[in-house]
Amino acid sequence: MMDCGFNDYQEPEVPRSCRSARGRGPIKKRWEGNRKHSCEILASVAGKLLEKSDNSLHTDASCGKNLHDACDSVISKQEVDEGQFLNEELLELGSSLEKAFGCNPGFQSFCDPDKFNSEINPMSKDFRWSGLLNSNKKKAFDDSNFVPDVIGGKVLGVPERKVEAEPTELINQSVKDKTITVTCGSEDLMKLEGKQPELVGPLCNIHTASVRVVSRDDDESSLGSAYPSTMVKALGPPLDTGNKRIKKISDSSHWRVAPDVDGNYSSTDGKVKEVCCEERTGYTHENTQKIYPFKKRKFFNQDFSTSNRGSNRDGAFDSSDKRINGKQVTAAIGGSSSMTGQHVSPNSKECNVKLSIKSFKVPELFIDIPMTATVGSLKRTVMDAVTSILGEGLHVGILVQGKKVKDDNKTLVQTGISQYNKHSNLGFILEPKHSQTATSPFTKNESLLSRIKSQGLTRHSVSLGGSVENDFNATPALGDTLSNNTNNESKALIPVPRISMEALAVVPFHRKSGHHEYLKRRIRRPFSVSEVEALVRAVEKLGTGRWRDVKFHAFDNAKHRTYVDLKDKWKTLVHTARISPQQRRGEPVPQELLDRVLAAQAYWSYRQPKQEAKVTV
DNA sequence: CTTAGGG
DNA sequence: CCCTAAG
Repeated sequence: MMDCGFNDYQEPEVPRSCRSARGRGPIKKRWEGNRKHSCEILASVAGKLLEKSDNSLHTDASCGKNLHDACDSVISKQEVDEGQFLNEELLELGSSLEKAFGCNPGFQSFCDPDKFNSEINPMSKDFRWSGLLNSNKKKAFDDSNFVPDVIGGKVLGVPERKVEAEPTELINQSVKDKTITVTCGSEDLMKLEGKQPELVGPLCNIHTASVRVVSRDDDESSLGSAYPSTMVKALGPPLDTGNKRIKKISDSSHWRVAPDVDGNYSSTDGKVKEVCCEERTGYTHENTQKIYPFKKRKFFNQDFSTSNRGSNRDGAFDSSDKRINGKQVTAAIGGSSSMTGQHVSPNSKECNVKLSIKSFKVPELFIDIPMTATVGSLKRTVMDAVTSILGEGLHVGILVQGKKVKDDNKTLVQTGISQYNKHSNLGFILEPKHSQTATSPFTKNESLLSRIKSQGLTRHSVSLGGSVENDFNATPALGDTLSNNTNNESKALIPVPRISMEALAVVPFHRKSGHHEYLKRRIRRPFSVSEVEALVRAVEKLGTGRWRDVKFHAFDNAKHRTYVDLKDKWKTLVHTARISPQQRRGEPVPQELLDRVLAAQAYWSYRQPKQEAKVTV
């Protein structure tokens, strides 16, 4: 037939050194060990040929079909007769190849353990292609689990698969969920394939279980629809996906960005399975999408409980954590928003904070789509994904230095948003409405900025006179910040379009320094003297073991002061009171207060802080 | 969820 | 402030 790449192929001489190995146990064993992979190789090569026949050679359809069937047969055989020789099937495949391409690639070698070892088994010392293995890869391979993650011919990296004696040099493979990508690491093999790297893509598709799915709602022209999904297994069980990758979405009704709140991977799994493996009985995805690379960021689950924040973080970073909250992640927007200008005057309610939200970022949106899908379908897929998640309605979350601002009543000044500094990390995130514990009134159509704007920027420090116990929300720190930056006031607020799909620029989510930007601690808010006073007073009254009560009594309106904070503050106060004034830092606390602290501390440590004793100093 | 303490 | 073991 036509040039299929095999015409140039010369069956190499079997090195004598290998022949001499005939009969040796180890080799046989090795062959067995690599048999499966040999099939993968074979299937891969055949797949490439197949692809080529379809795209380049326009081979007679029946030939392609036969070839495919042969491949399938091999694969099937492999599955059922684990450990058995596949001579028959392999030979048949070779025969089919010959029929299809007019040349026999010499797959017979696969059928002979010795031959295999000497000629094909990449692990063989005299593997004929061994010279092509670069040392790095070899080493990596020797390390047992180097599996380049390849997408579209581009190595994405990450060793993850642990397969014994797997000649990954020959074929780099990676399985993403059901999507398996294959490419060649060997020049020879490439040569074998006619040096058409592009072949890799379609080939992958052959091994992609999700093919069928794609063809369902995707372009019919997609190569995916051309092949059944029966070769999935050819490349072994799906790999755990331990790295960032595009996850399957092919069917909008099945796509998901991440597991459910309760992390129900299994359900996802089930669905995928259902979709992907309809034609394949007995094929299970044990490891399918068990592990997602992305970690749950703390802020994702942190602010959804309105009151408690100190301790709800169980399992936050367990990679196997199943509670990754996809719904929340969904529309999270990185707050790279830059402040184009700010001008806030402590005493003026006219002063506004000017913000420019350059773009919303959607971090960790996982999409899994066959390589053969069209760009258009990818776009649609992403759109569907985002739409379905955000369609319910959105909330806007505000992150200041990585911390979500819970208190909607807090002013920008109080929150720190008004303070300009290049390192200020103000971010806005969009989150699905339904996933919120709903404290925020933001709605989809509400302009974020207008909201901000409408809120007085300077709710004044409440005079702490007698009502100390009440508003500690009002915090100091007005003075140091807001004074300059007046050059931009002419610049109107950049109108933020309705939070909508259009507003979502799907761009890579940059975590500033490495990762976990959102793990950052809360904004530091030094206790003011007034607060200290209130705290002291409350402790004097209630004792040192009832921080919750203290909170209610004296800081009920200071949402950002938790009882843990108060307890901590008391701790530091006691410490502060005990050290020399020279060693103290921060806003000086009146010695009088410190004395009271010590007194109260002494008192309550002596007397069990349970009773309601009214101890006034 | 609260406390109590170490970090 | 954070993190957690305990209760």
